[in-house]
Amino acid sequence: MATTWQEQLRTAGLRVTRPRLSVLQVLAERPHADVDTIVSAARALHPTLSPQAVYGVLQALVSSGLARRIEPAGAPALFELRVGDNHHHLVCRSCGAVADVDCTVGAAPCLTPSDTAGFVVDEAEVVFWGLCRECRVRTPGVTAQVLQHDNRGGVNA
Amino acid sequence: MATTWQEQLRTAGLRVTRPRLSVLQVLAERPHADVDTIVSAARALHPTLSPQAVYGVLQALVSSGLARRIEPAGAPALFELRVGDNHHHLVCRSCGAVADVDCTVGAAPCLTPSDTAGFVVDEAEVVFWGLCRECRVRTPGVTAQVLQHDNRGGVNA
DNA sequence: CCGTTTCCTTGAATCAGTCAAATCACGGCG
DNA sequence: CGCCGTGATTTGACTGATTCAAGGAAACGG
Repeated sequence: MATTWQEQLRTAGLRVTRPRLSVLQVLAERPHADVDTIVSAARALHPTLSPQAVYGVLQALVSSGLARRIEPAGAPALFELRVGDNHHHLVCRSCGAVADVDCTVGAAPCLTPSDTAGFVVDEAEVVFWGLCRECRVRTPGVTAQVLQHDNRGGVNA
Repeated sequence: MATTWQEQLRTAGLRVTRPRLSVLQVLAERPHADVDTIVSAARALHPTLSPQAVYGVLQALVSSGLARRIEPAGAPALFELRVGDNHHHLVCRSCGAVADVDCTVGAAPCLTPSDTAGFVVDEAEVVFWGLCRECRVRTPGVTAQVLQHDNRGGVNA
């Protein structure tokens, strides 16, 4: 990372504070962390940090483009520092683990819908649902069960 | 609709009750309704209907495959009766309006990620974010503002 | 080093959704 | 046609994630 967190914050017009640096550090170590995780981990760096402070910091980071908020259905929000590089996410239905997926295709046909119903689209968000390797190994029979509760059928496309 | 709601419920192994028929009716008239909307509208058909009953009904419908639950980030869950036909959604950042998008492409390259990080993927969910026609007309300057708060950049693909 | 502005803390409130116990009614059986 | 058992609904309380508001503290320009 050529630029430091300090520089990034200043460039974004934000003051450099201990809570913000702590949160940034945590997010750098753990991409896709939820608020709870961030609070716990950041307290190692700043023991008096309050959850509300973390919410405030995250909102500031997201608003200024330093962080991105993702909200998998049925789970608390997650935050990541990878921004502006067009990537999507794999989410495990069983444990909630999240992995990044680079979008290899420049102009994906499915992502520029023919009929936009009068909408002006500025972003296409893709979430891949499945089971991570650990969960598949741990509970081999889970697939059918899990699928039953969510949308059935194969991969939508 | 060749089959009646009664038949669909019985086929799914569910009892035919007034709350369920009311909710189905409402969903048929208003695709993409949230729980609040469903409760209000369904009370016209069944005045003593409780919110918890609606939650129960919706859970039963989703579990049995008669309805689908969608959860746009930052909004309460929405429900629809279109199931099993691989379609996605357009969501208005301003008013939350939702429209269906048929997925015209059979095998979309972006939807079978090359590197699945060990995940077994069973569904690809796509959400197109933008502004609906009404919101664009109503508040022509909103686009920039709105985008500032969410992920910036052009259409991810 | 001081003042202004922004940020963090503390405490309370909101909202969506869930849990649990008791009542009610669908629909099979006699 | 009416009874019974299972499953559904009602009522009420509760959790968990997130937000709001007021006062105090800290950043940073001068």
